[in-house]
Amino acid sequence: MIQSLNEHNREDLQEALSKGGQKLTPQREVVFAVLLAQRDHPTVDEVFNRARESMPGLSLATVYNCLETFVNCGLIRQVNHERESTRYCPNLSPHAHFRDQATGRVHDIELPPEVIKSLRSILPAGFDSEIIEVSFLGRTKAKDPLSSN
Amino acid sequence: MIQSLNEHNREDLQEALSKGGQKLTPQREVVFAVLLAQRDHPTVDEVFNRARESMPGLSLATVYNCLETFVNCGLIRQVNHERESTRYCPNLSPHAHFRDQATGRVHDIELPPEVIKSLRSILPAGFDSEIIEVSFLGRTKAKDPLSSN
DNA sequence: CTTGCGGTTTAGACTCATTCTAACTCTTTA
DNA sequence: TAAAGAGTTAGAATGAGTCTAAACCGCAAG
Repeated sequence: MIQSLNEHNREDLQEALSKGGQKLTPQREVVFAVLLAQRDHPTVDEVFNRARESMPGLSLATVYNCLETFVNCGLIRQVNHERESTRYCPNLSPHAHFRDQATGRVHDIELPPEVIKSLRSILPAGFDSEIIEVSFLGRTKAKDPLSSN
Repeated sequence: MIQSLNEHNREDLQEALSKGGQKLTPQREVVFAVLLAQRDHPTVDEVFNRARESMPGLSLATVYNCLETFVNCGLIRQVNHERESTRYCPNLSPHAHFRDQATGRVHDIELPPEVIKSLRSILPAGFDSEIIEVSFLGRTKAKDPLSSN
């Protein structure tokens, strides 16, 4: 239930943070560990509650700060759906999101390069975009709700 | 600056509303006219301010109500970017949105059927989606910021 | 040591888009 | 004319997120 970072992940975190001029702190470690442990696109509140299991004094403001820092360092991505609470995911490979209307759960859908290319191709001349967001809204018939990726 | 619906648009509105079991009211007419007059993806507040020019007593709550009604009747679409205020657009053809990072302006980008098909094709078996949202974040070099479509 | 400094964390106040509530109005039906 | 029902209204309430100011911490200079 409560977990800490393994050596490998701690080093990744350490490196990404220092590239962004930020330090590795106990709070950041715990928050990052929470994100890696359960990749179900948690909200800030969910991260906060999970993280407090291993660090009871942690404050909500710090969770907001940590997550913002991670986003700035390119460690995680924000996921928004309409105006619901922002969710976070540590999956950095190019992917779309599928939101299950029945459960609210978010699944990652791999975005192959050729699909990205075809999306880029619809932009008129003079439009330059680095960030493309694709999200599906629908239902899933999957029997086992295993991974939330 | 202030405008009302022409016969054709009033009929469209009338019909869509009654299909959804809703009535045509003066407030709804004004709000809809505002959306058609300037297709720049206004926020609720912007719609509110524009609409009050022709109907000073109009309340913000009513603007929220009208826009929700229009969305439910399929007359307009909501456009969200991260957690910024919701914007609205009366363009119902399949299109993506391009948000200019410099100006915050939102442009519609036509989504050809084959691109939609290629997007649909990346969904694993068991995933069914009717609604696909595509948004680009970037910059535009356009000299004349004419239409905001 | 111990002092000072910059970055980090903290609690709580604050903001602001949106939603809710309850009263009021208007139109239609009885 | 009354009753019912939809729509509108102002203002209160909500809630995610941001801001602020104080406390904290690790570390380098004295």
